[in-house]
Amino acid sequence: MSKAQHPSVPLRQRLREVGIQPSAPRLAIASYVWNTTSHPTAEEVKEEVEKTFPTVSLATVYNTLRLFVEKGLLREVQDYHTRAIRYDCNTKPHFHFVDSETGEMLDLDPKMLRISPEMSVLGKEFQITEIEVTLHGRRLRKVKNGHRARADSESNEMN
Amino acid sequence: MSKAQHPSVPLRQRLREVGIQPSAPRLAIASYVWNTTSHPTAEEVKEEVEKTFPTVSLATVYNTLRLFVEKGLLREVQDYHTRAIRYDCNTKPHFHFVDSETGEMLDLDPKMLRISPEMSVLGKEFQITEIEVTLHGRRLRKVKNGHRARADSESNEMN
DNA sequence: ATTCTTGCAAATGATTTGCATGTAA
DNA sequence: TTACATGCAAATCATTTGCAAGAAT
Repeated sequence: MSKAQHPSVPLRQRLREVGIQPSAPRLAIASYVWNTTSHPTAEEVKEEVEKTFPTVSLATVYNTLRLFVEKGLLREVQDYHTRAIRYDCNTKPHFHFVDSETGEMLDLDPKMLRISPEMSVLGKEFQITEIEVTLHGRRLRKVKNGHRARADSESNEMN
Repeated sequence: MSKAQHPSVPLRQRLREVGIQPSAPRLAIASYVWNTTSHPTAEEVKEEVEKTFPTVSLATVYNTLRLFVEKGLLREVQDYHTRAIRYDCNTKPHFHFVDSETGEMLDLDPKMLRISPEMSVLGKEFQITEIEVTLHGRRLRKVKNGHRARADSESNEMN
């Protein structure tokens, strides 16, 4: 499982840069969110942060995540199945793939999809500020020849 | 935008075809939903249906709409801003445009967007069953007052 | 008579808010 | 000391469910 992108760039500084006081609970939340590719829900963030910070409240987690979103550090994504908000630390343009079986959400490299709005038509009628794309389906698990297939989807290959 | 596909095919029959008893409240709901392009929420459906059917309850509206979705007559779309479910009578493949100012959701002809998954890569890893695309932005050329299409074209018999 | 349908109210699940208290600048 | 941060409980919002009563078959 790939770890922190910037162990060198302190979270403290990233928060300060956008005017957020780097309190201990906030750092704990930030640290988890920026080190996972799993698009966690607030509930999931709480469960994880609780391990090192047992007193953290769900309200604080929600409020903190919302604050991060407002400051542009995080993005919200709707979980279509549970109707919950998921938080995405990847703020670069990208698309999503949702596994219909597990509900898992993966990032897709934008190069995997070529989207060309027919600007001759669309551009006259609409000014587009964001393109949101989610593919749904099943992840095919390749079985290397001769190896027993473990269905344990533990590896996030993206990032 | 295109209206109900089959003004000639009575709603009664469409419901019966999928095994739904065409009761009066259900016909009223169906009649509204299939004659608007506004992607209404359950609350909006209720407000409209109430006009001709004052006793209808919100629960029945929700349950009926869910039933229609289960039978494949309707599609659910998430309203990103209000977090509510919107109902889309257009079951053919298409994309959506959401006006950031008004929150209005419009159907986009699939021809307005060219999407080409890089199947050489994607197809090995993912089996895609659905492509969900929503563009966000502003509508430049406003058409007439596009609040709600008249839902009264219920020439389809009721009662 | 048995099986659906409906409306109401209560339950649920996700998220937000009010408030009293604690902490930091 | 004045402003923020936190936890708790209560409030909200959208949606679902339990149930009793009525209608359809």
